[in-house]
Amino acid sequence: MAGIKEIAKMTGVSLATVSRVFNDSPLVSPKTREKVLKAAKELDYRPNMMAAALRSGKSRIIGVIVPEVNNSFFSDIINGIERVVSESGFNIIISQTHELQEKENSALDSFMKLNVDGVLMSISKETTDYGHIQKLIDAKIPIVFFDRPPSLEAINTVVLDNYLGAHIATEHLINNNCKTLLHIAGNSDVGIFNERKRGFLAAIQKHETEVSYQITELKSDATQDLKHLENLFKEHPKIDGIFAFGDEMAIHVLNLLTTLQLEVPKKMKLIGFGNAHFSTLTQPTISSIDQENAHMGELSATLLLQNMNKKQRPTTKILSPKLVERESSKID
Amino acid sequence: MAGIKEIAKMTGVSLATVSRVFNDSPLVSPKTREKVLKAAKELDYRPNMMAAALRSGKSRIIGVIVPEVNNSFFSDIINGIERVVSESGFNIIISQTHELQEKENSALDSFMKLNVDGVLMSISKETTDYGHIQKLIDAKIPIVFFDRPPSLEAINTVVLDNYLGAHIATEHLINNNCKTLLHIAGNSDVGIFNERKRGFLAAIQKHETEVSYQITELKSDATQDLKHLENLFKEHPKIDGIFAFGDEMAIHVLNLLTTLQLEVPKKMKLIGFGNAHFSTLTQPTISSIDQENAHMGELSATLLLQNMNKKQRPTTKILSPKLVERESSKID
DNA sequence: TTGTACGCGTTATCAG
DNA sequence: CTGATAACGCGTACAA
Repeated sequence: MAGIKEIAKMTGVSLATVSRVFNDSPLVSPKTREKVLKAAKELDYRPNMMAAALRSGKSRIIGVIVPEVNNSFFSDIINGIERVVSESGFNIIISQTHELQEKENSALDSFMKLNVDGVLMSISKETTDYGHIQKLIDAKIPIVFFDRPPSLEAINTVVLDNYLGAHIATEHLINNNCKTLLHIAGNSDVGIFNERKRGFLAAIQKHETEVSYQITELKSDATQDLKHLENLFKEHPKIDGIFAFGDEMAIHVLNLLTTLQLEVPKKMKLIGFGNAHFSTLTQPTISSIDQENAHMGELSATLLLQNMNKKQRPTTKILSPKLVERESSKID
Repeated sequence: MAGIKEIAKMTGVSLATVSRVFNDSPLVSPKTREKVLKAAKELDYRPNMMAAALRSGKSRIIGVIVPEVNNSFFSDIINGIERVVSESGFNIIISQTHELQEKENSALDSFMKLNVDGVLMSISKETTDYGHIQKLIDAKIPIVFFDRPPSLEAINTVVLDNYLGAHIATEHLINNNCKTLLHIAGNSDVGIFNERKRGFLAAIQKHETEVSYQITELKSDATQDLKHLENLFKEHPKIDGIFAFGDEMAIHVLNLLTTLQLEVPKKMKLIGFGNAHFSTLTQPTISSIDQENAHMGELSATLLLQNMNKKQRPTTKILSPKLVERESSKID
């Protein structure tokens, strides 16, 4: 392993020229360039990014902040991000917040110390204070938010149209002859879950003459939630269509329905949200709303790279979810 | 945001003294230290890790290489790693190989350019050439391999005892009255799958008077594989216990069995490997072998940190898998 | 206990 | 097109 100094010595050219070669400067003759590159191979040259970063102010590192890596939604996104940025020669450094504001603060702090060139982040559920984000913005570090943007002005965001997704899911149930709908809603403190609820309500309203509905928002205690749902199904036997705010919840509901002998999709139709892998592993398979996870990652990364090259005006990209019909919502 | 220079100016002490404060040098009087720390707060001091890294040769970055982030096994491990290293003030940079040797090479190359202080990796299925790893070793960068170590001498590894896990799973089936066992084996090019097969065979041998068995190794084409299994079940109706090499395969088998009206666990008992989250979401829930994913990550990270502090002699840690009994293998 | 001065490996500026 | 040299921000002998 060698640095540019050794190469300069070996080839007899100056440090500056060697540096120019590796920075694709046009100010170097083809034959010197070749000579340098050859020496680089022989000496197994590896640029020291730390030194380059120090001098240039550019680390070629992009910071990524997600709530959890262990969540197929976010890891799909990471895949998308990686695909794009690695093509441009950047490294990504990933931090998890575990939905904690404190972790989010310290992650951003680390990023600044590391001189990251840009940040991609999805804020945690708990985050209410945006001081740490403001610091980043003040430091002129480009940021793109995905999936869960903060409520700030003039920021770059890539989000899914959750409202539309819920609308599609709900209409799908209605189109498939459901008359009494239930929406199992997620924690309403989370923006995207609220959007889904709004989308559900809008679809209901559009078809208000045809259907009736009900909404239940669950707490975090799973076993109690399921008990609650069981009672709800018993009290309201007319319910024949369920839109769950997420796929994992949909699976739990499916299991509950099976236990209660409420056959899916014969007696009860069910649709989730997120198009998680395991939605294809159940029996019946569960219909869902696909959110093109990897695409969201790619788009965010592309937007960030653009901003890193040249300050753009804040952009918001809204992805359109798509219906994925499976067995759980089939008309028989 | 400020550097040590500004702090020196504000407090009237020298750069060296300020530097000493942040490096916890004992050679600073308490009151100077206090003065410096106070100024640091006021000026919102952020050390420039690039500069520190350049100067000290330590980046405080640890490189992590996994085949896929989008795999709950590896993301659990990442969680474990993060927990440990972040406590020691390190950042992790994650690269995925997507099971490609080429990606693995370039990831390690990036790590060297970035001057990572250590590497944690699980080699990809495709990797056969260890030149890139040797380079790392030559550069004296500490490495710990987890889950899938390369066949090299004198390396640090943290692995699961796959042999034992398979043995436990198989004996569990036998103890629960299975007489004719089937092992659905994974690609035998992958070391851990081979270990599982060996464990299965060993358990069979131990009980050879009581049981008969069969092994089928699947190809990569899922639909064809399932067809093959279906035929197998029809030809061998006596099979009453299945040990699948992984949980996802176990789910597919479960679905197939349900379709074939082979009731689980009444007519057929089933156990997987890996204790994936979705094993708890099926009906019936699927028994499995837990491999303490996060713990493996923690252990690997701890071992790496030890090696970074002081060269140790190569260590191999072997984790013991544990049986997780669920409905799919219950005796009725 | 504190300060001075040099160097880490690279890039940028200027002069040639 | 090429070379000499300063500078990036910090750590650390060495001197005081």
